[in-house]
Amino acid sequence: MDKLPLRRAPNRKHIEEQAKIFKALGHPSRLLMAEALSHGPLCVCELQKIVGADISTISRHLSVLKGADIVSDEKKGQNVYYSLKLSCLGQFMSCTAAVLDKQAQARQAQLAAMMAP
Amino acid sequence: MDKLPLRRAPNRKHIEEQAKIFKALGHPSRLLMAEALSHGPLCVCELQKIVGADISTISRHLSVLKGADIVSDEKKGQNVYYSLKLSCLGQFMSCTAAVLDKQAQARQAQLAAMMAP
DNA sequence: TGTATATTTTGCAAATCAGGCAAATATATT
DNA sequence: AATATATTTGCCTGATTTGCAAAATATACA
Repeated sequence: MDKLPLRRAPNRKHIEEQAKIFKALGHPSRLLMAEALSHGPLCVCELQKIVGADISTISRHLSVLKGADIVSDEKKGQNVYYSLKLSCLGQFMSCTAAVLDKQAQARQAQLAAMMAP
Repeated sequence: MDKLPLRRAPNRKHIEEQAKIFKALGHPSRLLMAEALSHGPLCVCELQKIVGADISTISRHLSVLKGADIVSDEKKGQNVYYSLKLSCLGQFMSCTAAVLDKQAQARQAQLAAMMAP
């Protein structure tokens, strides 16, 4: 009985699904939208104001996020509201921010070392 | 004194840097390699065995990961060993796996509900 | 020094992506 | 029903990505 694998090895299909998530977030406009949605649902028009691109472009980006199961949408009145499903995004972004910070500081320190004889 | 902003707002440059990380991980082969590296450093030839693509393709993918500051490389003898710098990757992948799982289950339940009158 | 091994770089061709405009849809309002 | 508003989709163009093969580099070893 091979059921309920608590931490299954990363098979191809599994990796592909996850890569799809990363790929969807790998565009500045989409990441910005996801980040904005981490504070609560927003309609397309509000997201457009935040990103500042053509509304059709926004809509297409949202469909990519939806296709990756990162957001869900719900029609409310005349608007469509999007919500973030991937709740752990904020935590991960804090971590990547910290890593980027650390590396920027490392580069800074290296530069400083080169300047001082 | 506006120093040490513990959680600065996501400005454009900041978002772009982070999107670059997501983008680099947004390819099945690259994500697979990063995941493998989360268990420890590996040389290019070992990564090739894991991914199973042309060695030149592997090398290119690795340069993308390196360009996004996700991995570092170190020449040891005749091999080049790559290590994961983004330590929080494993944790995030566990989370995305859980979210994907939950959604698969939800779809499953919905199907079941449709079948039963 | 020559040779084998490991890795990177280069040159393409095919595939995919991004962005905007215009057209189509859907829903609310009058 | 007609109109206005919000959103999605079709289509086109230019840019980027991918993957492999061949050539170039680098390093170990005889």
